[in-house]
Amino acid sequence: MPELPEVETVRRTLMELVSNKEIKYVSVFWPKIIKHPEEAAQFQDALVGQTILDVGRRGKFLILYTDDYALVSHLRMEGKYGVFKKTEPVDKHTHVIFHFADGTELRYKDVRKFGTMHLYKRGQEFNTLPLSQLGPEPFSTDFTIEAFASKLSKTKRNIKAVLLDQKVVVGLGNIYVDEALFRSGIHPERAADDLSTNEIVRLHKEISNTLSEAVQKGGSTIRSYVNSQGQIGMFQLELFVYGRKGEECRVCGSTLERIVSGGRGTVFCPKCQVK
DNA sequence: AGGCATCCTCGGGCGC
DNA sequence: TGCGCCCGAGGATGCC
Repeated sequence: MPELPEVETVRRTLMELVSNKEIKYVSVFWPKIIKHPEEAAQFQDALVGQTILDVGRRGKFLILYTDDYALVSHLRMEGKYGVFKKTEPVDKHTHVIFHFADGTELRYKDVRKFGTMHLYKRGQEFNTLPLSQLGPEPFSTDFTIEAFASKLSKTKRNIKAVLLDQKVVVGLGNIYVDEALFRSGIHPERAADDLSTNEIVRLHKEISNTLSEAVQKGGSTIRSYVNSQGQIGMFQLELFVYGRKGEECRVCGSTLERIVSGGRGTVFCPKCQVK
């Protein structure tokens, strides 16, 4: 599932494929993907004649900038972008197609249909959901230990649930929360307001480290993730705990355990991450 | 404030 | 062994 490293990899690969392409028209086969404007027809009409100028990212959201609009796109679990010649057969899970003037097209595929698209006038995209409530980017100077510690001190929720909350810090999902907690030696069910200063400092560092190493490896391919050029990631080979229930801890050899925490499947080492 | 249902499909696991 | 059914997987949002 695409988290920050996968979305950043998609952003980079997509940028090369679509920048300066002019949209001739847009096809929408599953209108529920389009969350704003309310009617898919308005979404389609607005984009006619627009040229894609840039591809940005905020947390796990991609932002395709055109002359006048910002298209905010979330891939959720299985959303994928790819550029094809219009003569190539269309996969049955293709829900939106951006047809370009040069005869190529950007296709959005999503087996689960969980992904979302919001179209706003440029400059308005950060004033409203889904971007308006997001916390700091983990690689930005806004993500300070002080601000992070302050947020953790205000809740008794377990740390796993807090790290999944995009208001605290953006970009972490189920894979990288489990990895950052393992690397920090923190049990996922610890209460956020119970962490020591040392633990908070370590966790803050491991969040950045884990995400930046994963970006360098092109993300993690667990089930189906590929970037916009169809390439898989390599960080799945570096994972310590995610998806490794019942296997040996790569540090101490203990058997990794799985629990449900924060409503999510959670794998941890009972020896390296004491409660 | 926080926990839970909702969206959606497929693949894996189970039973016969 | 093979088939068919059921359920779990999960990010963000909105509801209670």
